[in-house]
Amino acid sequence: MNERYQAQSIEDKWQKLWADEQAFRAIEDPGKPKYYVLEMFPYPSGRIHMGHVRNYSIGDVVARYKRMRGFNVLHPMGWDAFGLPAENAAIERKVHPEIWTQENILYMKTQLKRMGLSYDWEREIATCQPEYYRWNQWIFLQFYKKGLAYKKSSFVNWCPSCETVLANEQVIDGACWRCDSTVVQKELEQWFFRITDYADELLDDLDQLSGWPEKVLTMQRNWIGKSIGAEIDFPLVDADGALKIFTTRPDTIFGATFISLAVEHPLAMPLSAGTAQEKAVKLFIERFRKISQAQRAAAEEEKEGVFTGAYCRNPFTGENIPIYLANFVLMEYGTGAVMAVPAHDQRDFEFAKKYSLPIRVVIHPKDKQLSADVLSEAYVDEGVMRDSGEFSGTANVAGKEKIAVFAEANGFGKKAIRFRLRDWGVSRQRYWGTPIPIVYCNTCGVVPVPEDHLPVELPKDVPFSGKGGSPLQESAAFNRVECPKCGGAARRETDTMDTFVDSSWYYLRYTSPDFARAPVDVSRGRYWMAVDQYIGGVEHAVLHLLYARFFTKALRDIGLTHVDEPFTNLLTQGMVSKETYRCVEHGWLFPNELAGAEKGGGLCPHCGRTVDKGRVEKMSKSKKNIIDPEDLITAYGADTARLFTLFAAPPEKDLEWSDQGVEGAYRFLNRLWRFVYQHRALGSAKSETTADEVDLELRDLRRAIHRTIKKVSDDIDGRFHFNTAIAAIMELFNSLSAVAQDPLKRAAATTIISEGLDAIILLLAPFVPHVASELWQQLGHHERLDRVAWPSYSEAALEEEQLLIVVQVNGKVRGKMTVPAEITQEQIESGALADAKVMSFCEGKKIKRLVYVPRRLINIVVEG
RNA sequence: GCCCGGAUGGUGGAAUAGGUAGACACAAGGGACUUAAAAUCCCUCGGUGCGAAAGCGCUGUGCCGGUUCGAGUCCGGCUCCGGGCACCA
Repeated sequence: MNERYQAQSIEDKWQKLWADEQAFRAIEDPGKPKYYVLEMFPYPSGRIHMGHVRNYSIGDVVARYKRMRGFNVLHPMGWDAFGLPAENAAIERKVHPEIWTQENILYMKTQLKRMGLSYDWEREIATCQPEYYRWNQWIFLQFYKKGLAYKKSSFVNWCPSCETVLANEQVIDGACWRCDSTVVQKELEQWFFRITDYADELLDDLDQLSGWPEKVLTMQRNWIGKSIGAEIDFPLVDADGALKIFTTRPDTIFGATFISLAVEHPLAMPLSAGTAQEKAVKLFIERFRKISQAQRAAAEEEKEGVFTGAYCRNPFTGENIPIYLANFVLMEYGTGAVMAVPAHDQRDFEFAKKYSLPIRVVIHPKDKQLSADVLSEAYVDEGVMRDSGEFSGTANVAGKEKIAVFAEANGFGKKAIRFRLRDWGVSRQRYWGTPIPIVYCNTCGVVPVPEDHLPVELPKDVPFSGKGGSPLQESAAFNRVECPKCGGAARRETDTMDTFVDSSWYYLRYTSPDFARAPVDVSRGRYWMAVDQYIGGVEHAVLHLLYARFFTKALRDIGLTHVDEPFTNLLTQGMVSKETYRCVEHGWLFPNELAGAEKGGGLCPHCGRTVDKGRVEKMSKSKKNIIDPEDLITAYGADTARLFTLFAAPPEKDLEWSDQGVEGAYRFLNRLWRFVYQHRALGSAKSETTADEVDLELRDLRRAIHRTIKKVSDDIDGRFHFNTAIAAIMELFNSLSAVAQDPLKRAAATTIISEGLDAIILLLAPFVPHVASELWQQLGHHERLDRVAWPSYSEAALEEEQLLIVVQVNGKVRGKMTVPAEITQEQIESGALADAKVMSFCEGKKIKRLVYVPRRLINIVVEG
């Protein structure tokens, strides 16, 4: 054994051994309980970053722990390999996206292997391989057959920089989720997945996801956005037909004094045709139609509208009310037409004030009568219906139902439920994605590619000009095709699928990655699914996690899986952040080594002014506050990198980078190494018999060992408090060192030191597997550490011989007593009352009572 | 505006069930070893007062109030910070 801890050679040794022995291969075994732990797979961008290190370290602790606990663990890794960066690299650097991606995968794989992560690499998948994406196409065809995939023309979110369509979930504050460019509206023919068919189930099943963070559940609930209300027809005056509106407040219908339409509403122009308003309406539509709704909202524009010149009839009051266009009404939600009740909706209130439209109060608070003349804002709380015909006097909450029922009975409306969730647009006008398996025939129209023609492979010889539009359009060989139905001339769909399709079912593929007849081998899927623990960033709370839930349900309905939900437990880890360094004068940011700033005060290389610590922000290239994990591993080893990221903060919190923290983790491993080096011969030694008080201390140490085993087990299992688990191990190590350092005690303690050392190394195994494996071997154990069972503790060994009882007077600590464990309450009470110091606080006061908390504390309650 | 989180030493963070606040680590200060430095080891370390010292008192978990023998933890009312949604009728 080397006296010095040499991470590099130890890590090389064990990584090679694990690989040679296929130590982490997962094989279905019905006789063993399974555990499926999964981290969100990475996009192969080129190099791993600290976020990956954190994500995969957390997952690996769980995987290794569960293995030691006797579970048959599935812990796979793969690549979310389609996507825009590859295509941009092709444009900028003239390298084919496939080559670029393959090279990145190769490099990142060696990086991940250097971290010693216990993956079953036999199950590795890359979504850009035809063996994978053919199943995207196959699933698309099944969806198409069931009507879950359909094509329609609509206004879609268009990112002018990425030159592609975006799903609603991919638009953040009116900007592209990838490049932050402002998203515009564009009318296009697009393929959609009918996720809204599952809206109810996606919402309801959130209740069964007790292993998910409340925050993510709330975000999904809000995103799905279920509203219960009614649809009511308002008959048109001077024209046939009616305007269908949706409202969640049917109880206010007697207060509806006008109607607001979205500028995109199909009746907007026809209604004004021939009226004096025709021209004004046309101008209004032209003005607002260009601006996306996101922009309109972001600008917080004033409510604006224009009268159409037309009227419709309120079916409840019978009066004719004007129809307006309004810039704030959304075409995509409800029916694009809103009954406006200014007294009870703030937007309608502002609109009515601006255009001097009547305001009629029909809901009054229980104890007060409102008047429209003095109303300064809409009254939106509960109350009683007034001036509402036969419904007057009804509580408005009950009135909602009654109005809807009445409308339904009289044939001009019905109860209705609306969702905010829209169908998922999956067409992308880019090359590096899954080709949509559809052919357009001049005679047969839209023809799905037959299943036995799959995969529709991406052509390799396409130009990457960066001009925009799908490069697939440029490939004649790909484009021109015989119609599978009639054999006539046809062309292929040149759009590719959103890459979120790839990641919506990859966890199923891992269960049977080699299966050639379907996306998933149902029987193997039955063994492994669902994912017991899923780990990843919270940024996917509504994107990937919603799509994956939808896919699981849709695939269940075509018989591919038995589960309703893919991920039983979800851990959303925090981001890794670090302070930035900036020039005091200009605010330029510098990497710390350039700024010389970690020493506290470098100089700006450009202007010579001081470089100061800036804000703590998420590690990113643009903030120049990146730590490259590879440098870290080279300098300290993977175990130190893992230990630091796991120890510095609980997994769900943000982790602030600290160079000294890394040093601290490294020092701990060095101390441990030296300790084992000094005590490695202990394995065979036997303790001498000793004096009683030393014995007592050694029994305390043994108790500490068992307590630590219990604590670390509890902290890892379900709680994921890795930081406190590690702290507990450090504490035990400190106690062990203290005893071992005392020459008097050491001779007597050899057995217990060796027992404690074994426990420490077993407990550390999931966190720092290389150094733990090596030390385990050096201590003379022959079985490989990753094959050894997790240590158990005995309840008997936890039992205290002595208790420390805290004595309080009126809730303040005034003394402590060490007493034998079998002591009675009476003895504790009399002991406490006999204590001189305690009594000095009770002097001259009447003792009202004694509160005894068994084995912990006694509180003497005195007067005054 | 609405909905979720959160606020504890110089710093990251502990306190799982209402029961010794500050575990573990980092930083800082002091000491040992060394010709010296690095490394290592030991000690101190919320604030404040008294004391030569051992020690002891008071106070302290964003703010105000409440419940309780006892509150970082529970309840009511705020402030600030982070995140999500946002003209959804």
